[in-house]
Amino acid sequence: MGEDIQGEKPTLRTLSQETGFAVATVSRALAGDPRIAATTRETVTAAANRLGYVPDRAARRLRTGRTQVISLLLNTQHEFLGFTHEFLSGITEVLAGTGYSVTVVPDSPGEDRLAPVRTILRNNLADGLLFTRTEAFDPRVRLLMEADFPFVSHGRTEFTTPHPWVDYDNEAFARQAVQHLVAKGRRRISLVLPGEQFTFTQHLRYGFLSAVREAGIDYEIVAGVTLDSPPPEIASALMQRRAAANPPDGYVCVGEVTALLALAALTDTGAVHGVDADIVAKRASPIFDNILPRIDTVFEDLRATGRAMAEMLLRRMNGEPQDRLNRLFLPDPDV
Amino acid sequence: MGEDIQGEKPTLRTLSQETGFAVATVSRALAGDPRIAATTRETVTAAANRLGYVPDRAARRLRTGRTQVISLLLNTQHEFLGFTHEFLSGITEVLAGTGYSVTVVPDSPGEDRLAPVRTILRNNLADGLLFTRTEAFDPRVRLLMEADFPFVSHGRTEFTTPHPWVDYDNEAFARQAVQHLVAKGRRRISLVLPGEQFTFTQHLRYGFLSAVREAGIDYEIVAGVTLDSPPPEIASALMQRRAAANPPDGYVCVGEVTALLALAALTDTGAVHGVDADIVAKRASPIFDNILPRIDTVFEDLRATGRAMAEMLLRRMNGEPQDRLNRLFLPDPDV
DNA sequence: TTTGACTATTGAAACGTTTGAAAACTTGGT
DNA sequence: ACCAAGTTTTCAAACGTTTCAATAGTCAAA
Repeated sequence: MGEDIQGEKPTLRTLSQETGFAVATVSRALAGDPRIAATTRETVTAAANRLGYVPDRAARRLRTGRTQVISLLLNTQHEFLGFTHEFLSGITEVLAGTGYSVTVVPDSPGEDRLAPVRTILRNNLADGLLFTRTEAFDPRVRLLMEADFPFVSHGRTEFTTPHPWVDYDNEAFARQAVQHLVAKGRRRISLVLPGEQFTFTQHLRYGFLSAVREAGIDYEIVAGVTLDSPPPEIASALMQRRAAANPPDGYVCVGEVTALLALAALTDTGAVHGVDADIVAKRASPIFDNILPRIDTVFEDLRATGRAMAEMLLRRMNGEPQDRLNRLFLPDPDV
Repeated sequence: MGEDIQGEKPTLRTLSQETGFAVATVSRALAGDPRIAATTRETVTAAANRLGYVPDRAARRLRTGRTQVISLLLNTQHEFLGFTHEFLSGITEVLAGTGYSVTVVPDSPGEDRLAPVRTILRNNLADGLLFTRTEAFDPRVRLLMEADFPFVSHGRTEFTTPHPWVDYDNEAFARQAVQHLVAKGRRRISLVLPGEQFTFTQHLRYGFLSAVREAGIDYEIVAGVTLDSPPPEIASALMQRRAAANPPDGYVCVGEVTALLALAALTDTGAVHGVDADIVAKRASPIFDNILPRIDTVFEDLRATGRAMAEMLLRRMNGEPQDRLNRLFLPDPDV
């Protein structure tokens, strides 16, 4: 029967010879073209399964122009601990079995963030794009919308035209964190923000400020450093504030690193966590679960975020209307 | 001149028309074929630059069978904090500009670790493969060697046939960590090992055991849990040992998570780090630098590891002899 | 039977490269 | 002026798909 020739990888021609139908017919049968007779389709798919036929990506890509690739712009500098791992796991989890493969492209915020996007568009390297660390007027979003290229951003923008995004409600997180500290009797709360350019920085600030004002307590947004600053700099900024006359008695931390730094700052100045001050932190890695039992943490599930973004991108590529494609993850309220 | 037609992406045919040479000549000129006259090559490359020609990956792939893709098998379960991020950053850093793109394929140690490799081989999805968490007799290594498919493993195997690998000297790390604790006067040292199947587990054990025996001190390898166990289980195993009559006074930790767990165990049992016990830990993330000033850490540079593996894979794909392609990273001795 | 309207199948071209083999030019020695 | 040997260029096929346009087959109505 010739069905066991091992070395040769089966192509449409193989199936054509095997079944007696023309290559075109075989192709249409496998594609589910309604013009093909049901019996033919069965014969062909049976042969395809028997021989283990799998379409050649290069040939299909050349012919159709579709790459079957989804690109992820990966920040190569600072990360929230576990972010990349969880996020990527979520994405690959969804994309496994869809025929899409995930390629990773470095994205260094210092440099031109548009360059990788331009390359992808110009050289047709992917069918869709995912990225993080979205800015309020992110030039990548603008470019991609102009090109009508499918993408999902992690984080919102302030453009008026809608586009697909997935985000975490950082405003609610900041507000709840403050309220939690206030409930513990804290009266002066400290916050280290990410860089000004990111949209979620504004959300954090707004949630934080409105909650402290509402509670009528003091606050300080640590000056001169951002979450992306080198840890030693953040540490010394925190220490400096602790040495002052009126050190904070509450800390809202957006990542585990800052939480650990704040904890260290407390310890190193003789303050005791839980007594002299409290910390509320957001954590991206589920691993931290039982490590800092003394710190209240809110878990941002980045694996679920990755899954949501990948699913949304698939929907966008299937032509769903853009304005319905977005999702806001709410913070787990059991702080 | 026709050189400014924007919408049309330039192909070899465009260049052919532009320069007056045949498509074949243009192709050869760009490939640096010595048969082509120097003047012709100049004309062609000039035109290519002017028009911003970039070869179509799909067409090249279809014709040559080479994919220009390197696949990374990504463990989707537990990670050493920052591992994935640093490792991937190193890989993409090296591969940027080489024309290779990096695709990420999920690899779940629970499941069949061969399945993704088989798919890649059978469907010709990549030209080379990188993976981590190598086992002593890793079936993936065996399969890839049989298929003569280029790969670099993170971690060694115990096969006799040589193959390219990059590894960290975990034996030396364990030994040095013990010696460091001994120098501090510690007499009973505890260790949590990774799963038995991984090669580096044996290296850690050997380094640890030989050092404690040489120093003539007590030791305990925590039973019932591995580094991949859920943190709460590790925590309770550590606590159990602290409650015993003769708790350890030194801890060798292979990751930050265990270090934090050990620290928590100390604190929670009223022991003081630096007084009642000391901890030496390996850390993968540079972020931890200034966070645990009280714990001695050894930095394993996974970005450099990723770079080394990518470079080695490129060399392997260029046909360098396999037996020279390996690299052992030594622990920074300044603990 | 012929016509028309379907349904099912097929031939052939095209996507953009690379490459073996042939063709067209240059030389320089006679 | 001619031929052989070398240098440079070109032709044409192939990689495996998809899809347009055309052909063959079927069946009911005229």
